[in-house]
Amino acid sequence: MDRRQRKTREAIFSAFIDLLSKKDFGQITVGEIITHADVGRATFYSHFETKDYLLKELCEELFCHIFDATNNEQSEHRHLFDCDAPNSVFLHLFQHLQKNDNNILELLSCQNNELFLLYFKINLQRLVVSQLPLFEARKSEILPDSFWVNHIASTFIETVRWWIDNGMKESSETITEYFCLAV
Amino acid sequence: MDRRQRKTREAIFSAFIDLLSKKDFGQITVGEIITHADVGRATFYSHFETKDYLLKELCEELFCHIFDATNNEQSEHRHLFDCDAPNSVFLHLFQHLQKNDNNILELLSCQNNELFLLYFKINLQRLVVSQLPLFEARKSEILPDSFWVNHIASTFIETVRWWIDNGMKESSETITEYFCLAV
DNA sequence: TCTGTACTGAACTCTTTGTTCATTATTATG
DNA sequence: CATAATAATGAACAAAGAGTTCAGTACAGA
Repeated sequence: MDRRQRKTREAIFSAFIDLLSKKDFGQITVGEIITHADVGRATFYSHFETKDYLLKELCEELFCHIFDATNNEQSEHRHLFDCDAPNSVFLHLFQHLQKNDNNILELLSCQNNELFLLYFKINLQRLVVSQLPLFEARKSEILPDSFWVNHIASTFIETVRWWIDNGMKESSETITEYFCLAV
Repeated sequence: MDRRQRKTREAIFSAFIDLLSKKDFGQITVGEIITHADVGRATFYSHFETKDYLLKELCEELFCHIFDATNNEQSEHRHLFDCDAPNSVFLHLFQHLQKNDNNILELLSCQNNELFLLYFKINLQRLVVSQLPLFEARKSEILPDSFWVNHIASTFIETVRWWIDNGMKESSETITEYFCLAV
């Protein structure tokens, strides 16, 4: 990829994330993005079809990052999905979020970001599905798989959102405990 | 309230709900609404400040309806929040939703309706809070109240969304069972 | 150095939003 | 029933944003 392309792309992403931390996705205009990124209007549209695609691609970059990390860690251990285990993959995810790489927290807490949450959920569900047998057997027997997977992923997301809304005062260990108890 | 006002208001609501069942909130324009409702542009704006306020007021009407009903039923019984009780208030809510009064299901399942889900959650949380002591003691002791309330309300919403997405094949009793087991 | 390609910026069309206002129709009320 | 108040109309308007076009410029990579 041309260095120019990489630079423009990064400038746009950076400006976009910056704006997302200040206002809702729906209120951000292409005009604002290109002003902040200091690129021409035509340049923006040569990189991204619409504002939605920009969000989509940003999501993909971020999730690729965060979920690849957990996948790599996962291969080193067993039973990472056992909530009670101190090395639970969920603990790793919470820890990763706490570091707030790439301002992912802003994206999770702001309004009008359904698309982002959807991507988050899809990635989470993939993770959950791959390890479903390790979850509590009693519930797994009665609840349909898709319900169960959706519930676990949703609870994770809601836990993170609660954590953020309450100022992230709890340690990642405590949050993992809450999550495991709730689910 | 003037009969003319009531009529236009209803025409706009009706057209809006109709459009919501066909496309996302964000993609609906004021122009479409007034065409469907067959009212003048100026009339729309004399009733609703913006499209968002229209959604807000629609939400309030719908929730006032659905939650008032459960509140009235509630006063006739005790321990309605006991998930295992056959007359659980949640069962009543699921039954009410199954009837799909006012096309509330479309609103719950469509994209870009965060505002609607927010209202739903706020109303649910109020309901949950008022009966919190009736929930499982073990979890209530460890989890902070706000986390616990948020979790129950979120799980309810996610259960409904899963139900809708899967064609609502399950009976309201079965869904109540799933919900109670999950939470 | 040279070729291809990315960026520029300005102008342009189109869509949508939200406002204004004089005119018309309908209502509630005395 | 008559009337004063008020709601609806529709057409025109300004402003803002989306997305496109294109000739000209700058830069990367070979």
